[in-house]
Amino acid sequence: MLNGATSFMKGKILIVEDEPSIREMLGYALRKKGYSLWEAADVEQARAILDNDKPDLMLLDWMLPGMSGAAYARRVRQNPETRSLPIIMLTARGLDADKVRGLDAGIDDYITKPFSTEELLARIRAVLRRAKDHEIEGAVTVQGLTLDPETFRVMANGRVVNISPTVFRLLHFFLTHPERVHTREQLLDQVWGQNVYVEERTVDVHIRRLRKALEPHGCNRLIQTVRSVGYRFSPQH
Amino acid sequence: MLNGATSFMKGKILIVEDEPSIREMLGYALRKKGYSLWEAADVEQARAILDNDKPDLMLLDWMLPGMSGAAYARRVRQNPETRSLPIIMLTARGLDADKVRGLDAGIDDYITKPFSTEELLARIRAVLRRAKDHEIEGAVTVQGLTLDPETFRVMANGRVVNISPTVFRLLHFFLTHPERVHTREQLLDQVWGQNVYVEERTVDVHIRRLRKALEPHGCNRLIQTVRSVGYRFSPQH
DNA sequence: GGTTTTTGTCACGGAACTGTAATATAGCTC
DNA sequence: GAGCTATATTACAGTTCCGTGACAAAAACC
Repeated sequence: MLNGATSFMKGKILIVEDEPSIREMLGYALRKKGYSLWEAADVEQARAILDNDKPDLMLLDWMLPGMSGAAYARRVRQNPETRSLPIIMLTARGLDADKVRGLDAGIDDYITKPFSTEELLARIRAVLRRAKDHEIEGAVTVQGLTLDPETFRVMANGRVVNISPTVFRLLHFFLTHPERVHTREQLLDQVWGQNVYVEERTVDVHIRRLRKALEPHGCNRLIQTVRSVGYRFSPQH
Repeated sequence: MLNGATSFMKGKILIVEDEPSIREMLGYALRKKGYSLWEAADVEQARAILDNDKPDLMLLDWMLPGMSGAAYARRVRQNPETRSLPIIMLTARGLDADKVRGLDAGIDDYITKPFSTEELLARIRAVLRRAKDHEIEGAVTVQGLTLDPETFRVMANGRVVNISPTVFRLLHFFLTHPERVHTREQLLDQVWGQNVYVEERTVDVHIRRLRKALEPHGCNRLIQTVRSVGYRFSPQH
């Protein structure tokens, strides 16, 4: 269904590029612009990420060790799960004939290296804007607790709950992944983002902040501690 | 004002393309889908048509004899009469540097030749849908705050509120899209226009101006800040 | 042509948020 | 209950984010 993006972030972008320096450069520029990033050095890693996550856009290098980017694009298109994931291909110069085949594989746009950051950003905006028209994202409600990504509001039994951005994302993740224990590491990956280095104990503190915010409304026991494992969100006891 | 479409037709599309075969092909496909068409082979003809008619969308070839499509797009944007006419640019491959300038000219979308009819239709639908949001309609009233696009006036509890054009458009957008959070980027897109390069923080300043204008009438808390995301217009809280 | 209004940008200060460390409490094993 | 481990809670400093006033350029007005 590919609706990873919530309205509180510009979007999740997956970069598949074997050259670390390019990954790093793009990562820096895009993060600065408010996108959250996933990085993969090859098709294997990209696949692993796509199994667990649904980015809003994939930047795919044409040349990759192992399976080529074009071939992978085709494969992504064939999988119903990822069929509608927009793809921007990063190509080198002088690939005109092959380029066409790449485009036929269903990619949404391509950009030729070397490119300016501005140009890439412009295309990312264009592609995301087009993709956005298909996306619908509704509010989630569990046990009188409602979180609406569109209005960026949390309501408990009709009353507004005020929480900070990070706590909001945390609660959103819990609401959309209930009844399952998440380790601190998993929460950091999912809520904070990949390659963001934060102490695991920090999760505890944000859990605390979330509970505190929910406490006045009697919803705080929805967040449960699973000792020596992590945390779980569960409506029942 | 550009609202030529009547309810029994999908919309009027102006094609500006010097190659007759492409014009013909597009004309056939689009007419079949229920659009009505105007065709122009160059900028001269396009201008003549725009003088007498207001299409809902323009398909503009990048390469045209005489004035280029990109230059013409800019001109169309400058003219108040045609400022809000949506433009989809038809580009050829390998126009990397220039493409960006085309995007900057304020076009709504672009498509690279050769393209499938399906793809073009999808983008036409998307652009028309977005354009519809901008269409000026009757007066809007929320919580004693009335905005009338016809007279370009804002009233709060019966008293006139004086605001500048940009602030007016901002308030109009808020009134017609309440509750939902809008990022600064989205506001720039919707209120200032697409691909208009203005600092995001400029939105803050105009929010400030709007609030200041509403303050004497007690309506300023309708504009809410959502930290690290953007702004929201909401009657409650 | 001069005046007024509008508009985009900047800079400063304050408020809110965040990560970490320090300390307190709870849970488990023996 | 002692001792150990894991989590809860608090405090705080660094950072990010936003509100605000000022200002110059541009546009609109007369």
